[in-house]
This record gives sequence, C-alpha cells and structure tokens, in this order.
Amino acid sequence: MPTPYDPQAIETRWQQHWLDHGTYEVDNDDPRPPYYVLSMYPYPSGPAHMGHVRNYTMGDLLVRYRTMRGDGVLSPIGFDSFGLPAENAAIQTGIHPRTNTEANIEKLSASLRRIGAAYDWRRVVRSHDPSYMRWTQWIFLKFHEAGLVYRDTAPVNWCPGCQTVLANEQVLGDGTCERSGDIVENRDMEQWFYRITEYAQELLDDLDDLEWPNKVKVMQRHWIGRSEGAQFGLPVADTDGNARTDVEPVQVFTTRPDTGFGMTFAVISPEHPRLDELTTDDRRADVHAFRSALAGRSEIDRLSSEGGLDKRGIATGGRVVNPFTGQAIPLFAADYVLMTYGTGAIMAVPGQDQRDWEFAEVHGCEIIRTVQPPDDFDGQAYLGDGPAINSGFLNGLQVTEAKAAAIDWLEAGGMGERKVNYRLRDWLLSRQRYWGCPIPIVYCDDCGEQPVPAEQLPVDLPDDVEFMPTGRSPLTTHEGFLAATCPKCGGPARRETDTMDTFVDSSWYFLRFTDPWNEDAPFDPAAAARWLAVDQYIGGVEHAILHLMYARFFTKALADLGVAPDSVREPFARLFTQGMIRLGGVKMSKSKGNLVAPEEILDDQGADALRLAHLQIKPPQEDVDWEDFGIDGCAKFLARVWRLAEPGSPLAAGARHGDPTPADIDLDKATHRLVARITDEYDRWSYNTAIAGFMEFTNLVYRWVQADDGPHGPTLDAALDALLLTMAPAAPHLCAELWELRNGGHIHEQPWPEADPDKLVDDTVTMVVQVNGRVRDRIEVPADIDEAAAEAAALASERIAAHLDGGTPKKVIVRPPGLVNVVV
RNA sequence: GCGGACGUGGCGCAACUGGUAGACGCACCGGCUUUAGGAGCCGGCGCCGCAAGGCAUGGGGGUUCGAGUCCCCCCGUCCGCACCA
Repeated sequence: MPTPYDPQAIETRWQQHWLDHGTYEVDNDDPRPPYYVLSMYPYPSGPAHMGHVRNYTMGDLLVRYRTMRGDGVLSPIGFDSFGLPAENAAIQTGIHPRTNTEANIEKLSASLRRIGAAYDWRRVVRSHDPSYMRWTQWIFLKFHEAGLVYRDTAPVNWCPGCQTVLANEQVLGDGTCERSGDIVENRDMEQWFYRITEYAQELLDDLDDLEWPNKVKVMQRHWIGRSEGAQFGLPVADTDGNARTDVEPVQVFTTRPDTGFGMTFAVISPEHPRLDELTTDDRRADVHAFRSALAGRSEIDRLSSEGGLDKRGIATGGRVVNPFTGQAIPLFAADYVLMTYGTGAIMAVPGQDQRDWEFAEVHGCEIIRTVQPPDDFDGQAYLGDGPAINSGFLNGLQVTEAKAAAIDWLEAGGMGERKVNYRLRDWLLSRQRYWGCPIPIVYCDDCGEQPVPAEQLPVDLPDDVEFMPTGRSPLTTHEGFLAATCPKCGGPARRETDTMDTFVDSSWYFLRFTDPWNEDAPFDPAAAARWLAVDQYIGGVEHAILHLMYARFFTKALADLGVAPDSVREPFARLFTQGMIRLGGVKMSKSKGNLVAPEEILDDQGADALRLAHLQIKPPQEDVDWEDFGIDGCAKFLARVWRLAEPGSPLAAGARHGDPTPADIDLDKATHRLVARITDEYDRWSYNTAIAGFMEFTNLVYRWVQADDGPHGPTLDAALDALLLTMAPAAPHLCAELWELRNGGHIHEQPWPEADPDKLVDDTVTMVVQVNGRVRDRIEVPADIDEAAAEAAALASERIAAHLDGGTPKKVIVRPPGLVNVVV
C-alpha cells in the first residue's frame, strides 16, 4: 500500500539515528584518509535563521558526500559565544550573558540538528568555556613572551554606543560602528596589540598558494598594502634656507623617489611629534588652532572630509631642504597626512601627484614636471611613464630606472634607503567589556606588568556582577576580580580588566577542534598535523579580511612558537564563500530585523525540501533573494521521488524481468550519466545544476515507467539506487528512509556509486548540420562516424540541399560526430 | 577615483574547454484521471508569423566556417577599497 511522504516522521527518526549511532563522529586514529570540512562557527543569537541554513546546508552536503567517497571526515561545530550583543542584552534585561548565551547555544544546536546537519557533537567548542578560555589566554601569554604582544598608547576608535574601542576594520567607511551604527570618536588610550605586521610579508606571499576565491585574495593583498619605495630625510632649513646639521632631518616615505627634483613642498601630519618644533613662532597660534580643530575627529571622518584643500592644510612657517635640489621648500601640516602610515610626513610633488597639484595651486607652491608627459597629454599631474626631465642626474631615465638611480644616490649620500612599507597595522585586541576572554595580566606597583602564570589559568570571569548602563565594564569595580597577587614578588597586584576582541577566539578554534579534550595543551601538534590545513572552509564573504587574516596570523605564529606543527603555516587550504540572503532587497540579518525563521517551513515541507530549495535556487556563491525561493517545488519533487521509490509503489507494479528492451538500455545509460554528472557537479560546487539533474532524471524515469512496456525491474532498481545514493548528501533524510525500506542498511554508510565508462557513450549521436552557421538539419549518425562519412551524410540531406539551392558548397567544416557546417 | 564580479524568456537561472541558446524550477495555458486537499499524471510555453521563415543572450563594432562564450568601445547593476604618500 502506498503511504504518503511524511517528512516530519522521517526527519526526526534519522536525526535521532545519527546522534545515537555517532554516525559523523570521527576519531584521530580513524583509518580512512582525513578530510576536514569546516563551516565558520556561528555567533549564538538564538535559533538558526535562513542565513545559517544556507551556510550549514552547503557544509553538510560536502561532509556527507566526502564520507560516502570514503574519507574520514572531521566535521566539527562550535559557538563564537563571547561578544557584545549578549552583554548589551544583559544591561537591558538583567539576565547574565552566560545564561542567555548558553540558552541560545541550545536553541541553535537544536536548529542545526533539525536541518539535518551532521557533526561530531563530542568536539563542540565554545569560546566562553573556561576550558577554551584557558588556552586562549595561554596563547596570549606565549605571544607575550615572544614579543608578539605589546601595550601602547594609541589613538583609538571609540564607539560611544558600544562603550569600547574598535579595530579599524570594525569602523565602516562612513565613520560609523559596524555594530551599533554610532559615529566613532578618536581617543588616546592604553591598549593591547598583537604584532601582526611582523607577518605582513608572509601573509602576502602565502596567499599565492591558497585555493581561495580570487576576490578574497585581492582584498587581502590590498589590505596588507605593500608598497616599495624609499625613506629619506629632509634636513630642516635655517632662516637663510641652508640645511641645519644640529637637528635631525624630517623623515619621509615615498614610492616615487624618481620625482624628488619636483618636490616643491612637504607636508607633515598634525599629530607629528615634531610639529611644534618645526613651526615658527608667528604661525604657532594658527597651527595649534588647526590641530585642535581636528582633535576628537576620527581618522575615517577626516579622510572622508570633503573640505577644500585650502581648509585642510596650513603653513607651519618652517622650511625643509629638498636634498635633490638643495633648495629650501615650505613645510605644511595637513589632515590627510596620517601619523599611522609611513613616517607621518611626505614629500609633495605636484607635477606627478594630482592632490599635490591641487594643494600647490591653492597654497601658491611651484609646480615642476619631472616626468615628460606625452605630446597629447592635457591633464594636470602626470602619473604615467616617461623620461625624467628637470631632474639633474636622472634626466632621460624612464620611471623604473630613475627610481633605482634615485635610491642608489640617496643611499650613497647616507640620506636614506630603500624601504618597503605596509598598510597593514597591528591588531588592537583589547576591549573594555565584560563578556570576553580576560587578558591574563596583573599590574604590581613594584614589578609592573606581569603575566599570570600558566598554572593559574584560566583567569575566569566572576559571575556575581551587575550590568549597569554606566559604560564601564563591571570588571573595573569588582573587588574580587581586581585583587591579585604579583607572581614575581608575591605582593598585592591589580588585575587587567580589559578582555579580548572576539576575533581572538575565532583565530584558533579550528585548531582546538582537532583535539578539544586536551587538558595539557591547546591541542596536540600531531592532531593538528593530521587534520590541518582545513580542506574546505565555508563561510560568508564578510569575513574575507578580518577573521581570515587574523586566523592566518595566529596559525603562522603558533607554528613559529612550536605550539603548532611547522607543516601547518596556513589554516584553510580551500575557501568557499557562499552568498547572503536578501529580503526586500536588503541583507537578511538580526540587526535589520528581517529574519525569516525556518521553523514553519521545517514543520510543513520539511528539512530536505528547505535544503533542496537553498541548493537549487542559484550558484552557491551568489546572493539570493528570499522572494525567489521555491520551497513548494522542491517539496513536490521529493514527494514525487517518494511515490516512485517507496516499496509497493503502483508505478513499479508489474515490473518486467528478463531481457531489457532498447528503452531499458537507454534508461540504464541515463543512470550512469547521472552518476558521472552529479559527481562532477558536487566536486565543482555546482549544486544548483545537480538538483536540476535529479529532477531531470526523475522525470525521465517517470516517463519510462509509464510507457507501454512498463518498467524493467532490475533497471528500475539500479536507477533508483543511483538516484538515492547521489541525492543522499543533498536530501539526507528522504534518501536514508527510502534506502532502508528498499535495501536495508544505512545509505550514508554506502560507498559512492561509480559510473561505468562504457555506458557513458552512445552508439549514435544527433549530428547538427548547419548552412552558413545556422542549424538546418539534425541527423542521427553512428558515434564513430569519420569525417568523410559525416560530410556525405550532411550533403545527402534534403533540407540541406534545399538551403543550398543548387549552389556548390564553398567549404565544409566537419567536426565528427556532432557537427557539419556547410559554407556557401 | 581604483580594483573585482556581472548583464540570457514573465521570473530564478542552464549552456564546464567557441560548435543544437533557454536545461531544471516557478508562473501561465491545455488535456487526462468524476479530482473539493496548496492533489496527481501527460503535454505546451523566447519574440514576430497561418506557415515557410525571420529575429533574439544590455548596446555598438571586430576576429572566426561558427560567438552568450574571445577582443575593442559604450551603457547599466552589484560588491570591495577609498585622499596610503
């Protein structure tokens, strides 16, 4: 008797089965070839939303597919459980972030199980877990010991809404906080930094070997921002315009040392420590006023200001000497010169730099071209290549040679040197918040800053705190937390109250997954060596820069410190960035308040239908509009498969046995083509066309089954087995159920099917015959037809003859067996 | 401004290396099953045309026997970086 497709019953049963049997648990000594699939661990904000479903469906498909291919797949899940939202919620509701977060983790875990995502749940890692925090702190201390951590006063991005500092990367282009949307201010504060710039070159070089989307690599390269040039000194001029030897020259960095003869003024940053010294008395009041006006404005705000260059720069009255010409030139201060990039001072060459050109015009500076523009050039500053002019010993050299010659000259004269500069800055990791991993440092009046001894880790967060909207972390007033003992002298000490940026937690969780039970080390190097690099990392493109850069830095540093094996210098060998989901044209997110919860769909059409809809709609790397989803179509398709494949299906009634008919043989070939096609499409992440393949094949089987001859039993069984096996990674529950009913056993433990190459080729093919490139006829020909026979067959066609209209072919292009093109 | 991706029916999209444009799904239309549940099965469906045929992959040019695919110019959409010396 046919039974209706009941996704609820099937899905609940199999999800329980996978948990009970530990189907996707894998041990570190598993004999199968290791394969590590990782979807970025989520921030637990509550039950899963559609973005999660999309992300974790992609990952799950790969986990199940690789498992059937025979790999021992490591498929862990964890939770990025520290962070601002939980603490902000605590201030509003009074509920402790831990309570709230752990409840959310439960909800999210349940959601993930309900969409059928398969994980090794024994390996769960939670950022806020003391057993994880302990090692986050331990790594901090390791880095501290190695000089990769330092403390410094720095102008920082302060978000008044979040009441904490932000990394540069967390400030959006319009000067607002990526999280709260508040306008970010500039403040000087004592902060902790990771010395990521130490790895700038390696981070840049190693990108080449990664199988990552090119887009992401380009973004990282730009972020690192390597530029080659020269750094040299501009001597300070005395009132007569001569170089003073009693004061240090002002250092500048340039990528265009070849244009030095065109330097007609110089500009320093308003924050430059020598600004005051270089300003003349008569200009001091104006310069101070100028600098004060900038105070408190964030760097981003300054950089995006649209004021005219007259307002943005001011003469200091001081002069410096252009070492190329020996001439004294005026020194300006301008807001667009950043203290945090290069040396905080620049040489200005209006002839070859458009902004310098405009600045020179406004402030009445001389403009001298030092590169000959082409005759038809009618612009202002000329940035292209050409011979040097007005440049003394450089005259006649092209830009590249002139650069080298200029640097050689600077070095020979002891004035400067070749220099590589990076845009990348050190990672500001401290946050003035409670719900994060405490920085394991204490301050002793006598011994100063002291690391907490490893055996005292973790420095735990106290639970008995009150969350008040004061803007201050409760840690700063918690006596029990603050009171510490100096590990060096044993005297009283005060504990650091800053906690770490949550990007620290996510910079090594993929390593912890390899050995999450370890109590003696963050992970066993052998376990890391076995699983890393992650074979396939999956996540949103929004993490293209920050998270991925930080994780790469951590991996390299841990390898250098001997914590990770030296073979592991990159965390993620392959990266896939899947598209986001939009609703009403905007990104679906909690902050936008336009989340679609999957519950209703899971209750109604089921997880398999929802998964299929996510896979089918578009190529996985592209953004999708929720409005375009076709859940009903997918549910309909699954029910169609069910009716066809369930034991006792009326569609299979009266199946023939004995010799297969030609139609049976054709269907068998289609079965093998399906297997070959799906294998290829899974490997290429072409999931949308794979789903189309299942539908196409199912339609084919339906027509064949309902034809006059009826189905041939063995052919039908083989067809349905292949369909279920290949579809199992995409629709795991339905396929598991049907497989068990039909064959017994567990489909996800079956080997991946293989196509018989002999059955992938047909005896005959449809040959297209064109006249002048337009299709005029189609002829069935043997697949092994030769050129002469193909041409003859084409010319024998009546329709072709009609189109030739008595004329003789000028030329015949033959591409057997598929195509003949007759040119007249 | 710089860098990148992309533009194909009413809609989401397919066509991996230049070789049958529009697979698959949605929507729509028709038929069957006497079917009252958002059902099932079969078929149609780029545009113009009764047809033969013609026209079609943002627009314009080019290479080629043959271009959605390659090259040049233009238009448009989206994303990233934006005064980086």
